[in-house]
Amino acid sequence: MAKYPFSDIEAKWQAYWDEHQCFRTPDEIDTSKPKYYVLDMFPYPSGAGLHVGHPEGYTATDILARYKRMKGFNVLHPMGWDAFGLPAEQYAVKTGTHPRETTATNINRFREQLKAIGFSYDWQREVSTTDPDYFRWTQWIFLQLYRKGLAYQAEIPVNWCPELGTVLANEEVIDGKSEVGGHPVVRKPMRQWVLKITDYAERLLQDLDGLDWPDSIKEMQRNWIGRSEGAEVDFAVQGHPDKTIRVFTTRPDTLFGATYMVLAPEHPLAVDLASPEQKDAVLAYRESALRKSELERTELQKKKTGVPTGGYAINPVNGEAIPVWVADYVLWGYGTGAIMAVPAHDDRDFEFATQFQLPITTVVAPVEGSADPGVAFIGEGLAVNSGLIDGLPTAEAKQKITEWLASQGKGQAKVNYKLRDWLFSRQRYWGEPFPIYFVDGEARPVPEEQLPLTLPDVESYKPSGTGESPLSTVEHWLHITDPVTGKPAVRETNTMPQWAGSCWYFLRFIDPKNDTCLVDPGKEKYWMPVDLYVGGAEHAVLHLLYARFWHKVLYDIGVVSTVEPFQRLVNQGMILGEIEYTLFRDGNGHAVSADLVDGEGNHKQTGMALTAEKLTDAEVEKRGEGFVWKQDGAIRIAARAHKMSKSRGNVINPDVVIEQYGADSLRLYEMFMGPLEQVKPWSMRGVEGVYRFLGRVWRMIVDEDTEQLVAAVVDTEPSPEQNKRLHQTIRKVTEDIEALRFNTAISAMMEFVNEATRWTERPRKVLSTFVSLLHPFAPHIAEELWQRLGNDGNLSSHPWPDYDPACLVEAVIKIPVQVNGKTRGVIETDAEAGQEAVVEAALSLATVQAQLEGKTLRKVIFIPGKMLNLVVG
RNA sequence: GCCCGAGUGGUGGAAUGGCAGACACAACGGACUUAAAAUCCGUUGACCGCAAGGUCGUGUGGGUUCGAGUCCCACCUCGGGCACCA
Repeated sequence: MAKYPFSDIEAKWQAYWDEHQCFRTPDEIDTSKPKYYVLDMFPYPSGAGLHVGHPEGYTATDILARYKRMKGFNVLHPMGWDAFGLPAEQYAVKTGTHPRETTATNINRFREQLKAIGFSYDWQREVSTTDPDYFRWTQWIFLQLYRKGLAYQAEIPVNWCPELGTVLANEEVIDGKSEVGGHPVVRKPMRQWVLKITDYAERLLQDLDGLDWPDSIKEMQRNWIGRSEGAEVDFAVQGHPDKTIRVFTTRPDTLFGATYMVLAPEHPLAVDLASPEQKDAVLAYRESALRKSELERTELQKKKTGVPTGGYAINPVNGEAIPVWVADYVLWGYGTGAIMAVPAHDDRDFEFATQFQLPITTVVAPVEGSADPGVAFIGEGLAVNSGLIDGLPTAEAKQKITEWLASQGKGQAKVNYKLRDWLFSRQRYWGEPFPIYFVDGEARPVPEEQLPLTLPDVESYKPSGTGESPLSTVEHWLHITDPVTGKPAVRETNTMPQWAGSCWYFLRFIDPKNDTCLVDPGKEKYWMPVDLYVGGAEHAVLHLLYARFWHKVLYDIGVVSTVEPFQRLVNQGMILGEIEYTLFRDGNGHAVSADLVDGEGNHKQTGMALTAEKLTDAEVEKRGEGFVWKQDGAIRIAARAHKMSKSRGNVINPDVVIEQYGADSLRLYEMFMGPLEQVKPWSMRGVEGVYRFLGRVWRMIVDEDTEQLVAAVVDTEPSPEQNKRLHQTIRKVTEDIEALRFNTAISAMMEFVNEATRWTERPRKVLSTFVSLLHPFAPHIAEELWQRLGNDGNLSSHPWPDYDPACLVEAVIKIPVQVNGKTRGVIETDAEAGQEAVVEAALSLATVQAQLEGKTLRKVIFIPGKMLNLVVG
């Protein structure tokens, strides 16, 4: 028996699409047609190849791309590589292989794998961030940032990782260890390039409102930007008439409750202010605070530390002298690096004041009731003990005191952001070189016409050890002559972070071969913004924020026409491994119930390490909320799907799935698992389910013995029932694709097939239309069946079917009859029937009559065509 | 601690405030087969009942409504993000 021959079909159509360039988006197009730019977050081509998480988003976008093409849109659906980055460099350090070679190998593998899934990318637009023709423009954008004063150098303490020999961004440090490799990280001052993203904080915040993005992502970005309104207040310093301490506060209304002040350890006034007897203590404290690694800071969060400077500041509203402390709970990087402490109304100040026995003065009272004296009252209320603002509610009190401060020249309203400038350099080899050189220590831009500035080959990829990148050891590359002055010059040896190339790649896809500008303005105007951008939620903040920042800069200099790059964003949910049932055993082999096991796999009571044993679903049974072991019902079994990881051994390789079930099954299963945005566990049995469905589709049309069309395929006109089922399916699939509800679209097609396979006569027209609906999801089998059904041309360029509402109307419908809101029966009635007729029919039902026994009909709720509810009592 | 999101059969999930559990998996029964696989047909939320039918049922407790998985309030659990940002 010739079963649905997926591997032949898939190879055949992939070759066909390639040969005929079916998915090519030409440079010159009919721009009177609507456009659809559907984009995936391009991958980092790792050595491990594709995992099943990649094709999830890619299948979703491919369905949209194929659907929109059939709908008559010009579609831009490109793919490329975010190929700079640490893994290839670490591999180079280990093996001496040039990262360029590793990257090329990995890219080829990825491209092959993606092609094997049948994605309809326009491969002629492929770009790689590592290609000099690409990063030429990354460097060009950097020069524009530099010219606008948005790129500057600063000597700042950074996360220095001795093990990796490089500096890490905050987001690459997790619990004081490097995200990659888990090596310890310490703070070390270094000269860095920094991008002034903070200049764009307000616009990055404001423009979120107009975007069709998940609320959670917008909220995360808002929190990251962290706008807060308040006031800056200047405190005079006792005994130092030339100095003031400026603080930022969001609660200027609590100024009368400031009982001490705190400076960040880095604050220059900390030492200036220190009294002779405190100076040594302050210096020692600063030293230890600066040396603390991120890890220590995190660990020490539990207990606040600090020392008094011995100096005093004057509260501008009441002239009181209050002590000034140094403590590392105040951050140098936010606001002014100094605060006024109001322990009565701030949790952190309260904790500190309690610990060091500093006075606590209440200046805000709750509007109703009284505040708990054991904690800080941080809510809004009415000002008390507060002079000119006494009795005012918080909002008014803030305003009035701020105005008063301004009139006295002692403060003003101020907005602050949590967002920090973007540390933009890395001490690595495998990244874009900065188009910058130094003459007499002065930074100079490399002339634009000399771009790209390419990476030299190096002897060794090992970090130089000093913290500088391997580039600092390449003498012939490093030393140049300044073309302007003729003086000797040295190149910048830092390289750009991986984020750089991904900040603008969506623009290059529009015009990938242009060598006079990064994107042709006409093409940009037509294609931008990206209509749908799909990718993982792990990029919720950084990539999306950085890309938005660059885009706004490019907008400001007239390179792009939209203020935002990504109009609609969808995050696909992570795919977890198969659900695992785990039985725990102690050292003696005795089973331990899962509720006695902690997160690390140790016994909660004895702390003993336990061994985990995987069980099959036949060995467990559901009891109450969880699962128990069939052999011993007292033993609870942990039932959970885990994140796929090499160490856990639960990684699913898409190649294996394609080999066993075919690319169409892989695509279909990825979409059938559940809603796109949701986290969901993989199940090989689920793959088999959709594979069987495709087999049924095949056998609905093709005879497995003869390889010819089955006899039931006829050229008769479809019956009204057949038309109804078909047009219901068209409507459902169309609406579901538009709404990205691919799982229910597939269900609808399954329902169609379940019914159609029972038809002894299957009109060719109906089957052809069905196959065109299936096409975006399972393109190979669809193209093959389309052809076998005798249709001309490739299905990819065939128009999407419209449904005919006339086929959907029903003469007789079923209406549920409820009594007091509970369904007691169903009546069949004319679709147009009025209330009277329906009630009459309902009352004739025996089940309804039984419910009405001895009761009075009080009310009738009738929704025409929907339902009937009889209210009785 | 704070901010999001989610809790529905044995499992993944479906339901514009209107018949809860579509579709699929698993399980069970049957057909085909020497047998198995594949395929096809059927049953499948729990409980009571020979049946007709009934009772209960969407994390928990309240509320709004003729009617709540869906809306409101409080709580519990899980997942994600942030975390001394003044």
